[in-house]
Amino acid sequence: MTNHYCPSYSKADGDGEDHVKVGGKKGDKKEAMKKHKYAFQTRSQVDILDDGYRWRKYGQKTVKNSKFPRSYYRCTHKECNVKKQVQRSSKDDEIVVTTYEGMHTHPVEKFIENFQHILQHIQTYNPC
DNA sequence: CGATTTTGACCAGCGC
DNA sequence: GCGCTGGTCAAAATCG
Repeated sequence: MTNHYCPSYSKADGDGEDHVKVGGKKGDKKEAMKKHKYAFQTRSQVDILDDGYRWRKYGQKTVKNSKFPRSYYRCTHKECNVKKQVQRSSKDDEIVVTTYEGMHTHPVEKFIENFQHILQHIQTYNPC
């Protein structure tokens, strides 16, 4: 499944992004703070939905209104600043809400994935 | 050995 | 002005 989220998107490469650094340590990381967020509500027992990209978990926080923690994932690529967060429904532990932020700037490795099959049962919310 | 995961701690913004 | 929450990073530990 390639990317066809928002046609208004131009670039996602960190080239002018400035985000205040936290921690007071090395401030060399550039974060692409765009307003492109896409929420995918999927019905699955596992929150590990591999859409074809590789994700590295960088944090886990508990969310109010939910007794389940939210997992923060990030693309393991070098120039790819795509972020993804997975949260489970408080009422239905089978409902997993995956929120994607940013756009991938690299080819997909697992081009052959049954994600398309899952898309048939996914509700896509596009605020665009 | 490399890559990845986990927990804790820190800061900024906002509210009151 | 102070307190609180949310969000992110760091280091260490773990797995293949």
